[in-house]
Amino acid sequence: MGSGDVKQEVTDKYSLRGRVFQRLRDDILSGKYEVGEELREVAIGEELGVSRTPVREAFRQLELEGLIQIILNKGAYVVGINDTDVRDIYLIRARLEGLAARWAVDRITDAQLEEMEENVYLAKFHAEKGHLEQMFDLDNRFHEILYEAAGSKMLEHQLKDYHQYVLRVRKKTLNNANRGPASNLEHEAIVDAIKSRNADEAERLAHQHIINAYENMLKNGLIRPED
Amino acid sequence: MGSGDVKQEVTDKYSLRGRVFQRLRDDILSGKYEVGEELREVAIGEELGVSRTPVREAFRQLELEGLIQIILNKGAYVVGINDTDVRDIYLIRARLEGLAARWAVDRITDAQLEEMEENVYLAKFHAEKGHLEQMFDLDNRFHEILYEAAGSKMLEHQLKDYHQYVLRVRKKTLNNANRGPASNLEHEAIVDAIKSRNADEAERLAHQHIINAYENMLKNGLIRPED
DNA sequence: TTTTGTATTATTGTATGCAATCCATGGTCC
DNA sequence: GGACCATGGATTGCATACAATAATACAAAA
Repeated sequence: MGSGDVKQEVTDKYSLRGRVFQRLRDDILSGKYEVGEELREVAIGEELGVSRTPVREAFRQLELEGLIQIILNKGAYVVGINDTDVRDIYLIRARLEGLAARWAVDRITDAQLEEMEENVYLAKFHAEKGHLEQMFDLDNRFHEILYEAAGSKMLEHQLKDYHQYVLRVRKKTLNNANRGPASNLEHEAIVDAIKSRNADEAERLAHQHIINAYENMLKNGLIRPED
Repeated sequence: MGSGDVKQEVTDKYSLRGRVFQRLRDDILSGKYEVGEELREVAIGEELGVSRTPVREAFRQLELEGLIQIILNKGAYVVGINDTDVRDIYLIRARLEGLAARWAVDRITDAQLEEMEENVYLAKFHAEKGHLEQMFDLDNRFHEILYEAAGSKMLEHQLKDYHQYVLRVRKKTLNNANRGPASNLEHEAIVDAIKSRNADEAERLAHQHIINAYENMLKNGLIRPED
């Protein structure tokens, strides 16, 4: 939020609470827990070898993220994320990602632009070699740079959240089909649009890029169409 | 998130933690604490008459909302919300609000549509009478209905958050100037577009509605232009 | 059989205690 | 005088203890 502030992940990895939070988040997103399942503080604590305190604090955060619902004096229940949510996220992300690209046109730093170009170059290389893990990481990073380049803590925060949400689904996307190379080309076009300061084009391309990713998932049956 | 789930405020008002959370959130948004100020668990606890535990849990939530930054073993620092953030929120909200209106066209229930029409009618009444408080509440409710009518927990959650953020700024907006009646007219147009199932128009109007609200704030000097 | 009241248990909400960490102060050595 | 290190106090991170609430089981009454 505050615009010119420190770069620091909101949830640190080195506190017990941070570890519990990330672990539970992963477990919920990966489907380890059934939707509607009740999470008990002691049980989770024992499983992770910590007391109730960090578990409770993690619960409060997960609640705020919408991953669990806490009912006073009753319990914490997994809300999860279904295909409808995934679709919604992609459609929301598409618009916000477009906005990010638009803002990046004016605000991107030279260093960020350079990293983007390197990213595209490397991604092309790894795509040829078939290095899926690297492609996945580079894709993640590409979008992160874009979010940062948009120069808005609010937007960055938001987009990173959504990005996280669909991480698991996305992993499948890149592995399956040959979305990788197509995605790379789109990245390249986005960078070009930003570099040539064409805001409309940047927004349009970034928007379409997310839509394409989603439709690719549909096409490969990774997600049910919905509606 | 899970799409068909219970209507329940994420943060309950009746636990100590809930009260601490809302209180701190209000205090931060209203500017009681300086940006960068350190919040100490014991001090806050004493002020509100509670122990560190609920304060800590509230801190974790505020951190996730981006209102404070917690540095491990060090402290919690107010991040706050500045004019840039407000602008960003309005621009983000404008796009998402448009999306909400678009989705509402297909998904709004008869009851919701009816409540919207009543809302517009009542708002017109109170505008004539100059009842600012009621207008403020009705305006809040109008947007809430729209978010609910969009039929997407993800989007609703998001928009309600942003709505909260700018609440204080918004209060000034309605009081000042004669934005009230203009806003009412725009609401009415949005309802009409939704009722006549014109998605493009609904999105355009809802988008513009937020932009107008923001520009009105600028015009009245409630916010500095920025950039 | 169903329902209702009650006692018991499980679980959460909050407070407190203890260990680890950080920060400021002051002292020592160069 | 300035850089380095030790020490004490303050503050957080986590664990545990206690209180309040809700769920369950079971018995008694209709």
